[in-house]
Amino acid sequence: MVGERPTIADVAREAGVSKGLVSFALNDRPGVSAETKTRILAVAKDLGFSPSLRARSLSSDRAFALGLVIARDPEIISGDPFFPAFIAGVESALAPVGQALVLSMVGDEASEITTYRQLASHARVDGVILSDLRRADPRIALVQSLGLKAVTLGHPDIPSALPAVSLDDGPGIQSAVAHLVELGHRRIAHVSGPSRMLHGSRRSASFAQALAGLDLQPGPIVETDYSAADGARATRDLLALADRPTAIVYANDPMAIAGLGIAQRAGFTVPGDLSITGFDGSEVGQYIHPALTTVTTEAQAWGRQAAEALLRVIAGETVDDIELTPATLVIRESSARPGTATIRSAM
Amino acid sequence: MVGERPTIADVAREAGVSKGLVSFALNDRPGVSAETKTRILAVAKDLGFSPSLRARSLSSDRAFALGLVIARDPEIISGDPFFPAFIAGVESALAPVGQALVLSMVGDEASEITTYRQLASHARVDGVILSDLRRADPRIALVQSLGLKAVTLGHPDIPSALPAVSLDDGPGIQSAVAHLVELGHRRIAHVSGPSRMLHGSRRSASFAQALAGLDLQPGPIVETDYSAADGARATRDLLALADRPTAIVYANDPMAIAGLGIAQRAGFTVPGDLSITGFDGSEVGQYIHPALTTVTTEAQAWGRQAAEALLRVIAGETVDDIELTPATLVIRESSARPGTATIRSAM
DNA sequence: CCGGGACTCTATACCGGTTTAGTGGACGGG
DNA sequence: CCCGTCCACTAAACCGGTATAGAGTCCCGG
Repeated sequence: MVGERPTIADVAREAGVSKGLVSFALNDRPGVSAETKTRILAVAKDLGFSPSLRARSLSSDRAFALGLVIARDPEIISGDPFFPAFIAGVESALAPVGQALVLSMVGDEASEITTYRQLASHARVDGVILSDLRRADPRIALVQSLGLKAVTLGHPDIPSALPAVSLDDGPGIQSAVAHLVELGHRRIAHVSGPSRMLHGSRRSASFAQALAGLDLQPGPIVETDYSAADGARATRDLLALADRPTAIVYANDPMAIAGLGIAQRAGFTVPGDLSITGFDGSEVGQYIHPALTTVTTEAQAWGRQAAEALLRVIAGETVDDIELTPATLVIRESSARPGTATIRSAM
Repeated sequence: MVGERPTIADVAREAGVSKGLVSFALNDRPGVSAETKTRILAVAKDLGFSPSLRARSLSSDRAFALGLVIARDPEIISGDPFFPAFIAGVESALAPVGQALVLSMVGDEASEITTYRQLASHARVDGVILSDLRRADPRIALVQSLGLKAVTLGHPDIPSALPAVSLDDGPGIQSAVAHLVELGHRRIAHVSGPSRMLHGSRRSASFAQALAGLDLQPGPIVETDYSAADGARATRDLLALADRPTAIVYANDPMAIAGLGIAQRAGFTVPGDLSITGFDGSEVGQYIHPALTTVTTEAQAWGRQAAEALLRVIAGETVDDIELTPATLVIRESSARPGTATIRSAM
């Protein structure tokens, strides 16, 4: 078993100074002679001293941790490459500064609110990252009433005093549509995320806007909960339409992959009979057949930037909104001129 | 802005008692008259008092949090449905008891060690869940030398004093093999996870054992890092063999889906020319074409049980090893009699 | 030679709980 | 009637840091 951890008092005694001075030395504050400071640091190192986070938390009123609450069905998160990459990015910002990430995954919005309240009332974290913004998101007022610092992922649709760290989906969706139109598609549908979620409705809006900008009829938009199951259902519905679309723009990769399966199952070839584009660039999309044309976002960079911005907010700095490199289209095989023979190499 | 949070001293003053007594009343300890206790609780509720986690942490030497360190490339995690479900399970055990999950995602094993050291030296958590056990896993000795409580996911291959919460992969792999053999397959390959990882090598071992048990020649095993990219590479290699396998058992779903794509791309039909089975039951596997035969594990239950076991360890109880319901096979469309016409409905 | 900064350092209060030693009153037994 | 016990409760130490008031020393200018 490990011996007792040394405390600041041990360092002080060993170095022959008061513990206050040790605290000053360790925190690089003025008022300590260079010589004494060197000695204190040497003793601290010698003793293997590392300050107690708990004591520091209590006396300095900080948690040294950030919170992330994910309110989605785990099954939906499972297929989605976004959060793991995002969290890895957050970590890369937190680890170097000794902060930690407190993660909550909750199923419904009621327990989501409870979770934020608990994080705040226990002062478990110094701030939170608000992801998956919704329409008139109540969390924006909530975190402020709870006194939690926060940043939002994307711009809310209501006035917000919180810095937004945003990655514009629009250009990605628009270039997907432009790409399809250029290939000759005219009936293009969109399988969207929930319209309650801002990224869901914004991707829809970008989709509609892209069509309008190209002087095309508005295409059908089927709303889903982002699950593969719902993506499959939406695809079935679209393929059953009298004037079925020749291309479908999906709001995420799992739905696109499910949609591909459904289309193939229904006897359509992709991209011959139907072109498909995904969103968020899952690794597996590259390897399916046909490889998925998709829109990639830099989720990891987003996580890092969001965490860094939140740390600055917590430190009391005023932080401006941050815009990341917009989503970009990656053209692979699932999109082609309508009627093209399938690229399947043999049968 | 919110007013100052009431402290235990406020409650004490308001109730006309000492703060020690309030502490006793709140923690259900003997030595408080029923009447006084009622009054104290009423006052506490009235004031909206909730004890400061920080103060409690400092004085009672507990963090009220568990740690989970995931040491994998985020890109590999992204496709894998395991962790999101597992974490949701952990959450479901923690939320009711006011504990939190501290999550770290690190890229390499060196920073993994550092992360555990930091969690311990900062006393950030009371215990950790060791996932992705490796051969002669150094973390088992590490956490003990750090004084961290822990449970392992699965049984280590070295002596361990830590309770193991296990879900036996074997039956899943074995029934996959049995299923394929029953269909008439004789040349069956396995695309395994890294042999450094115990689940990787155990799935391989179960695979080999299943073949041996059915008096079949050992099939080729190609080792991967669990990524879709590596699964694709392995599939290409296997299909290039002179006596190429007629079925492949993959160690996870993303690799199986990538393998399916590669096979189709190479001109093979699935399951006509090649049968495929996955592992871990991703949602999207149900919707691809052909739907993926896979092995499902109850990742969420695993998370809950692991967290509950760890909480008991932390509480000082002795905890026995726990066995969960073993993995089971889910037969869908990607496995069939060799040579069967593809189930594709039209071309 | 004295007063006033500047600089270093100490002592101590403080954060908000938990825990322990000890106090005062009621009550029962001898 | 006195003493010992038990019970409900208080006071204060304690966890390990941070922050602040103030003490001591040295140096400078007048």
